[in-house]
Amino acid sequence: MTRKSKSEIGKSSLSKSLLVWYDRARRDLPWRAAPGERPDPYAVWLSEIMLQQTTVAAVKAYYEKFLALWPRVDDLAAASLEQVLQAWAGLGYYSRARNLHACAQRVVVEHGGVFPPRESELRRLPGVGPYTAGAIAAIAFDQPAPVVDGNVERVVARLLALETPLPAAKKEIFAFVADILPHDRPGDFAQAMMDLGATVCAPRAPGCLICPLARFCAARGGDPRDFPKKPPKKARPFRRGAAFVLRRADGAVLARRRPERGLLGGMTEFFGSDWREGRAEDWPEKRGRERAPCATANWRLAGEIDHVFTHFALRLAVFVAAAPADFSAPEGGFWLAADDLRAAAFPSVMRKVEACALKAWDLPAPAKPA
DNA sequence: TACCCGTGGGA
DNA sequence: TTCCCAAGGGT
Repeated sequence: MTRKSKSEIGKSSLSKSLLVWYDRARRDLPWRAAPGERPDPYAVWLSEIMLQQTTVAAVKAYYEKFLALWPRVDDLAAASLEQVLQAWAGLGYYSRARNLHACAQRVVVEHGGVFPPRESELRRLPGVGPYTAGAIAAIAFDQPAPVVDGNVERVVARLLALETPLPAAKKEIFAFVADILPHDRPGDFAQAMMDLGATVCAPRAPGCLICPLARFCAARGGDPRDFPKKPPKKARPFRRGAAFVLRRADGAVLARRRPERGLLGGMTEFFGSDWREGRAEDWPEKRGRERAPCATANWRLAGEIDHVFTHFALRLAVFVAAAPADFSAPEGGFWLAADDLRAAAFPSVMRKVEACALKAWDLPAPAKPA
């Protein structure tokens, strides 16, 4: 029998304590297989993409919708990008949807519709970075891959009382996880670390009294909330703009599609001015009516909407008008029929514009999309 | 490395 | 109200 060093015993004990806790306290999630069962790699991949920088609560409904619309990766690959963007609308970070679609097609064409089990191959797929590749390899294929997300970063930073701030500390965190990884249950270990971070080792209110790793934790001597160390955040700039909702007598509204790349890439929007930096008090009248898609319409101000993006805040003046009878959609524009409004690929900011316009016309707000 | 890229909920 | 941030990836 080989002799183990003290630190090896400690690490083994840590992993065991974590898995014992997980077997008792694991979260029941729609994409999670029953204990002892291997989940569908497609389902794991789909959930992991959706969960990137997104809360479990926000993902659940979208996950169920996607799985109902496209039960297998072949189905998703056969769908149009437009359909996928429509289904993704409201979830944010739309490059994920474009990469999701491209990835499904790659899996079908280059891998025969079967997800590759190796982390190195998963990593080459669009939208699959270091975290997601490890997560799929570990959870769907039980490969001993280190899985480091925001939860794990926080848990490990506290366990080690890491003074190195993120993101510089990532290498050290990754090495630690790789070191304590139990090779018999790598999938459960990855999910256990994330569950612990989400439910016990929480950012603001860590539950140290019920934590299965408390006796291993270096941050317990002080305030665990001091970890991980993070760089100061930058101020969020403010931008101003105008949006124009032109409505035909039959209820159709004028819309256009945003460029494939960049902010809200590929999504549907109303016509509008550019969004320029300015003060909240500045009235965008000069960039308002004169930028309208139809000069002869009788535009009136319906109100303003506020929206916050990752790196700037936006206030849009919403102008509405009835389309003149002789007006046809300008280059790049199209009429969105009233019956198609609910399923359109409007991002949340455009849903706010729509709601503002409907209210101005005294029309009922649309029901929540299915 | 630093920046871009959404959204909604909780404290 | 304001701030924080949640299973990150691409460039």
